[in-house]
Amino acid sequence: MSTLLTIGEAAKASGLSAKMIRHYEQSGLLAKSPRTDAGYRLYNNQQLQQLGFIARARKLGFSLNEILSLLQLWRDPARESRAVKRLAEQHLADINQKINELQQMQQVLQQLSDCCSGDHNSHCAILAGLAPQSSTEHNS
Amino acid sequence: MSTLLTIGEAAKASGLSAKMIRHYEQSGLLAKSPRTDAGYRLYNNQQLQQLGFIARARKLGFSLNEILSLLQLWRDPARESRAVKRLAEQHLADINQKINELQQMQQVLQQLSDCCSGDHNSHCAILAGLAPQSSTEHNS
DNA sequence: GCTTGACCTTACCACAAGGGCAAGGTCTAA
DNA sequence: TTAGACCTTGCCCTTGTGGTAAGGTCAAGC
Repeated sequence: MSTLLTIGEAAKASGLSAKMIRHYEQSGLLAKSPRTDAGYRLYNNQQLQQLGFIARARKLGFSLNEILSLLQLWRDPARESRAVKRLAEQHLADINQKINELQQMQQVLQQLSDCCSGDHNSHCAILAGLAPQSSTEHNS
Repeated sequence: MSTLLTIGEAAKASGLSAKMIRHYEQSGLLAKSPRTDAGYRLYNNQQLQQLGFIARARKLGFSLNEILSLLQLWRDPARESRAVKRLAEQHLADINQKINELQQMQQVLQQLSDCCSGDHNSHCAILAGLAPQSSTEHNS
């Protein structure tokens, strides 16, 4: 029933790298794989699903720590969706904060860039904006 | 004329930490400070300006490498504002890309979160969205 | 003069989330 | 049998900081 894949095949199937899969195993996200006699890791369908879960959660920006919690909730039949939602909303808040910070940077930087002639002249509004009290050239 | 500050005072004045200042010096962003006989670093007005420059550039998200380039341009009287603008626009593009990625995450995650009841029930739209082909409970 | 506390010094370890490389074992196909 | 593709572990690299240890220094108070 459940086909067994080596780590490279599992990586291709999940969109992760073999290195990442080993890293997740070592970090405790994944249970240790069964091995062949030669020591090769083998992955069955269930573990592939977990890899897919991790890959999708990473794409949503969850940290490995958060994913550990998500996986534990996922595996727990007695979970309450409240706990999952709390995690997701915390992460959403983090994302929104980062977006805001980036937008602040973007706004200031765009403004400076717009004021910079961008030619052969040495005067530059961007440098002037980074330098305090117009001490770009001479500080006596 | 130029007051000399110890690293702790320079840190307070610039909003950086003493640790960061040493790190910037070691990374080649800042010239090595003059020292007292006891080996304490001393900062004059000009160096304080450079610290301020770095602090502002960090707030705009420039990497230390980019700041190195910006500082070199700043110090170079023969610079062309074109070069500065190129750097800034590249950084702006990076910022905009990050914003887009975060907004993608935000959108998907918000959607999942909206569909999650967030109560005592174990069914959770977020987990269902992370798990593939609805194999949350049973995989036969 | 001595102690105390706040400061400074260097040097090393840690984080996240991997990438890269080396040295070696294994498997498959020709 | 051998080549090539795969696997194994282990260690160092990244970025930008924080922490901590072990020690030197300085100013103030007693």
